[in-house]
Amino acid sequence: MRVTEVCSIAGVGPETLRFYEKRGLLREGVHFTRRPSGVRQYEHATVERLRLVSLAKRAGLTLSELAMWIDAWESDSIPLSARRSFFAEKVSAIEQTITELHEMRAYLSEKIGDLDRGRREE
Amino acid sequence: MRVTEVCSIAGVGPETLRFYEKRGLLREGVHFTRRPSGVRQYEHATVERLRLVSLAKRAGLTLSELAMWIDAWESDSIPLSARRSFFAEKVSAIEQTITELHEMRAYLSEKIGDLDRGRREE
DNA sequence: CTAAAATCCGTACCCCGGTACGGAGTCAAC
DNA sequence: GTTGACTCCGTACCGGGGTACGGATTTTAG
Repeated sequence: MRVTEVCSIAGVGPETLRFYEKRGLLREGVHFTRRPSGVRQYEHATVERLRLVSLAKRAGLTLSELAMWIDAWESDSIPLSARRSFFAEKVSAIEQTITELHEMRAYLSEKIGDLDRGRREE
Repeated sequence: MRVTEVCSIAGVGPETLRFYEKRGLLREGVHFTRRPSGVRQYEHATVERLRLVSLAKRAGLTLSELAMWIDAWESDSIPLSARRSFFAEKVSAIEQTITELHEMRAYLSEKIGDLDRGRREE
């Protein structure tokens, strides 16, 4: 796939793809190859990876974390147990965030209730 | 309360307090006053506000959103219905984020399951 | 009264996640 | 084979959220 094609499907700009390369999220030879001219050719699977990046970002992971994640995912030198604990750690971080969001929602709901009852505080 | 005191309780640096002033989260005459020398004196309630800021940040609100929020909260010129819809909007944004986090967690859990079953993909 | 700690302010710097610019080279279609 | 779109690359810039520096006052403790 060409750049434009990937961009239109993944909903990102061409600059962003190059930016992700710099950050280690997309790697030459793995997620894309080059024509002799230097033009990038993306693997189909790369689109899926970009979707995951997008999801993970919304879930609050940074690009650096994602880069580490990808390393954990692809490297054979990282032992299974380390990968497991990496994922487990992320899951519990996400659960922590979910808890905080519930707290925030409760706080806001309470404030809305206050408004409804015509109470004015502070 | 003095700066250091607020900082140690709220767990932020003095620079951050001044930064929040610039962003409109802390306002002179509302959340702190000045001694004739210019030194700030914080209200006790300000600590609670900082706690809320911290919570809201973790919940994904930006400082600009928080500044608007505070305006909505304190200004009498904003009609009740507008405040209600502002809060309701935030609540639904938070719920959206929670949904995405659940998705992310499911994805990660699935990957952990794959590891456990010794499957190697990609 | 003096010394040490706290505070003031402006300015500069940092990381993050991109976006924009702009000239040169490449590609696809006619 | 020419034209118009696409892509290359480096560099600069943007907004968000702070942090650090550093000289001048102020405040507090002894």
